[in-house]
Parts: sequence; C-alpha cells; structure tokens
Amino acid sequence: MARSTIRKAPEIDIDGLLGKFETFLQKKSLKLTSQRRQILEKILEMDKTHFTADDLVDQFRNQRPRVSKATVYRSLSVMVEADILEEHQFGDSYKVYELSEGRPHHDHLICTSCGKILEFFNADMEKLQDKVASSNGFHPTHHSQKIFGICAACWGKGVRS
Amino acid sequence: MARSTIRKAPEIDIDGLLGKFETFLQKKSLKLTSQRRQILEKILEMDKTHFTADDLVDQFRNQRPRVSKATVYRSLSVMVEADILEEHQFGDSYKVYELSEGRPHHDHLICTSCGKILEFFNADMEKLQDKVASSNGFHPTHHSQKIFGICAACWGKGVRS
DNA sequence: CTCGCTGCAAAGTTTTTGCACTTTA
DNA sequence: TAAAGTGCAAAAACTTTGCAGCGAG
Repeated sequence: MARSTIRKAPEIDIDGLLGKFETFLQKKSLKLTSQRRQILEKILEMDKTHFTADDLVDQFRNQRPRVSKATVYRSLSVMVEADILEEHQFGDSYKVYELSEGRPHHDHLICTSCGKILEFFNADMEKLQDKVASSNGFHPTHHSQKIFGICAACWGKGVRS
Repeated sequence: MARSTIRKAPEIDIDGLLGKFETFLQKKSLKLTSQRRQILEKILEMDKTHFTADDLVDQFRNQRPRVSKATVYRSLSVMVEADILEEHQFGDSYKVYELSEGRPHHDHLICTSCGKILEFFNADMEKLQDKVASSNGFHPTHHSQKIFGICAACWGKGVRS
C-alpha cells in the first residue's frame, strides 16, 4: 500500500528564498524593500509550519520602526503570488499561510480538539482527484483537501468530539 | 472504474424538513418561530443548491415585517446544528450553505472562472481518506475536499486560468 | 408566565484602501 | 527621480452581540 507521509519542514535557506523572491519581484517591476525582507525573516524565525497574518503582525509589535499591519497583509499577497507562500482557509474565519518553498504539495489533517495540523501526501489520492475532475469536464488547477478529526493524542485523552 | 456522479437535488419536502427541525428544537428546548419557518421556506423557494447568508437576507429585503439579518445568521447556525444545512467555506470570505437533508455526502468541483460548483461523490476517494486519516492516528469526523479548475464551458471559451 | 427569540444598531474580526510621505531601483 | 511601497487610520465585508421588548410552549 502506498504510504501517506508526514514530513518535517526541511531546514530552510533564507538566501534561496530571497533569491526566488527577488527574481519574481524584478520580473514584475516590484521592489525588495526592507520590510519585505524583515517579514520573510520573521516567517523563518517563527518556525511555525502554519501561521496567520496576525501571528506575523505580533512579531513586529515591540519593534521600531514597526512594520505595519497593512504592509504585512500586502506582503503576504505578494509572497503568495511569488509562490513563496501557500494560503489556506481552514475551518476558521482567518487565512493560514505556510512556506511553499522546497515543500512538495500536500494536504491536511486537522484535529478539531487541539487544532493540531498534520500534513500528508498520497499519490493515489492525487490521481483520483485528477480523474474525478476530468471525468466531469474540469481542467483542475489546484485543490484543497482537509480531513477533520480527533488526533491520536486527544483521542488518548478521551476526547471524542 | 468507479464513476463519479453529479446529482440534481431531489425534490425537497418542506414538511419532512420542518419535522426534523422541530424534533431537534424540542430536544434542545428551542422554539420553532415564524421567522425560522419563513427562512426554511425561502431556502426552498430560492432553489439554489448553494447560497449565502446574504442571499437569504436579500429574500426578506422587500417584505414586512422583515426578518432581520441577525435572525438569518442566528437561524443558519441553528440549522447547521440541526443537520438541516451544511456549511462550507469555499475560497472566499463568506460562508456557503446547502441543504443536507436527503443528500448524501459529496465534495465539490469549483470553476475559478465562472464560479460554477459541481458536486461529486467517489467511493474510492472516501475510502482512501479514511485510510490516510487512520494511518496517521486520526479518527476522522468529516472532511472537505475542493478541486478548483476551469469548467468545460469556460475552457471551451478559451479561458485557461 | 417563563425563557427563548427578535430587531436594531453597535461592535467584532479579519482584510483592504486612500493618502501623504518615503524608499528602491 | 519616477514608480512602487509604507504607515496610519478609516473603511469594507462578513458576522456576532447587547439589550429591551415580543412570543412560543
């Protein structure tokens, strides 16, 4: 049976990311500002596989000159376009981001008790998705698959919902 | 090969729905108010497989006494709890609802060009999802799978993104 | 007659925008 | 130095809530 896998984010190289970002920005006649660089650094420093815009705003709360909320939001959009970040909408009202750099496509298992997010990749599932799309006349561009449930740890503690 | 299917919503029976709703409300010591009844009626009248809270608010715009926005939102929550409606968060910032009554579980294909939503069900996919969850120690409760792409019609018009 | 429900407007959350000023290329 | 970016505060978009009166059981 094809094994589903959980991976740890590989150690990430800021220079590689910056290079990729710069290439994108140049192509679009956009600029690599100090703020954009700082945001990228904070994303790596935080070392969270998934974070929100607000997590990032928090990082700058006690810093001056502070990077503003508006800039954080604007930069996140640019980074998503640059394929530096992936944007997800899990159950909640806010968006969740993760680095896409060096990380193959994957989907998510979300624990509805503790909020833990596990990543998985299953090749059979990917094939099946393409099959479903094309048999309905769709030309798939991307997908989002989330499986909600109770993780092993919570289940062990007796949580059942 | 297991065929994926697209279904039309079956003709829906208001009395059945109301009955189910009442049973739920009684169990929870909640009340079947005229507004809740009207909202359920409008949902059926609209005859949309997927609708938003705002679609529903619109239905009451030219009616008096008007059913308020707050009541619409509050009722949608109750109906989700009662398993009368399913709530989805597709790519956008607002929630999308659909009747769950009499409709087996299914997932969605979403056209990023025209917004069309197709439903599908694929038994192999469901099995695979359970397998992935349990092999990661998860006890799955539900899932959300969305495949984004260009539908046949848009593709025919030359849309490629 | 007691809770739960309603309408309204106000407040909450997350994200976006207008504008004068600053910075990158 | 021109075009793009920034900070700030205000606005937008969607949803929730406080409260005083209303209505279902």
